[in-house]
Amino acid sequence: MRTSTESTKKPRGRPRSFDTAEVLERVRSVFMEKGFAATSLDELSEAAGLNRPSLYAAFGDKEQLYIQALRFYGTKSVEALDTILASAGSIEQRLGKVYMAAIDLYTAPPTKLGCMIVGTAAVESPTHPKIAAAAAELLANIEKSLERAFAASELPPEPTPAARARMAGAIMYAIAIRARIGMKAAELRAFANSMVPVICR
Amino acid sequence: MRTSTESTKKPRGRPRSFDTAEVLERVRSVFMEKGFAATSLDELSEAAGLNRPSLYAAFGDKEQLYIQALRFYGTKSVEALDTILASAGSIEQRLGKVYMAAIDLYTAPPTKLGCMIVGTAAVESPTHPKIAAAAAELLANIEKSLERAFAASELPPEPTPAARARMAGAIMYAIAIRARIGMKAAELRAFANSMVPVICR
DNA sequence: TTAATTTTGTGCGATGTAGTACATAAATAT
DNA sequence: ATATTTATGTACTACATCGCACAAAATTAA
Repeated sequence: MRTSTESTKKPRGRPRSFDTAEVLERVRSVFMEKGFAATSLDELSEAAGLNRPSLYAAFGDKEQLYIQALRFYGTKSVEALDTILASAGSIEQRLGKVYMAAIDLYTAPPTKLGCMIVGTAAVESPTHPKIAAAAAELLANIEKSLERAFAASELPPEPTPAARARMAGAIMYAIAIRARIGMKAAELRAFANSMVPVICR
Repeated sequence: MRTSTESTKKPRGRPRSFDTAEVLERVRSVFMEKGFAATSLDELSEAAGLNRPSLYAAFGDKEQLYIQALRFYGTKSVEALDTILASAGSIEQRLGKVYMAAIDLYTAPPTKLGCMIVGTAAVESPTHPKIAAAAAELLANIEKSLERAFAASELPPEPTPAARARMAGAIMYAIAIRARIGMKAAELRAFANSMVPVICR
């Protein structure tokens, strides 16, 4: 019997010397600091520990590589979001935990880089439609996750879960922007805490 | 009698063939579409109608030119904001007008470019501290303008005008991000309209 | 009219960058 | 063992870009 599970297949030629997830993680880190346009393939190659031809063979050109790193980041973010929203506590408490986790991430030393989607994908959107599409899809997934949580909560039906999700998302994006521009974590936390009861009214 | 008004002084050498404000406006347009890093001096030079040496002589290097265009844009934006907030009507009505005007600007054809600060300055902030400082200052001015309007309104003292201003600013930044990523103007307007009463509660 | 001053425009050199060709290495299939 | 397949690494080409040098042009001062 022949199953199509990939993990048991032994590929034919020379095995890869790198782990895809780790490369995407390192690449993401460079893209997040400098943005898509300002990052050179030499920098990516050095950070990944692969040389350029290997990067090309494995991930395609710079735009494709960026989109894969973006999706990698976005998918992990939505998973983390789902996890926190599925934990115990009131919806206010869980939304507060989401914001605190996001702020920790956005303001992590040494440099406060905010969120990859808001902070780097948005710039390229007018000139790179594929990046715009990926970014829009990821933001939609984030808001769907929030919407599920609001729908499952005991909050009044108005505003609708979708409206609350848009609002909660907007606050998150604003936090990401302000973090990248340099606002202190304490200020961001105060702002987020003040917004939670407004969203969950 | 010798006044120090600049407008009457006749400069010594060959007169400039361009208007500073117009050059900054054209340069801003290119920067807004492509972002700081992806814009070349050749493109700026062509858009401005000046050649590179003239650009350098008048505005300095690319970063200085960008910051001047950013300040030009930011100052005009705050003025426009003040004008709308000083018009007649309730604070709800005026804030609604602010958002509608912003959305018109952010989604103007042919390409929806959002806001220059949120859409292009934020990316460069980690690598260009001067851009970060200028962006932070401009966002602070926007929120000060909003805060003045809330302070002068008849709204309840809680939340404070400063808190309302942070909230109103956050919604504006989220709109700018979503516009640049491609959200339709109608959806943005619906979102903004739903947020006005929440901010002005 | 001549000198001084500032802007303009052509063009150049040094550097960075993207993408690829080609030879080598490491694994599996037969 | 030998062939086949896939990955790696060096090196190269073509091109874009930045920043500036230098001469020509346009204006005011004397």
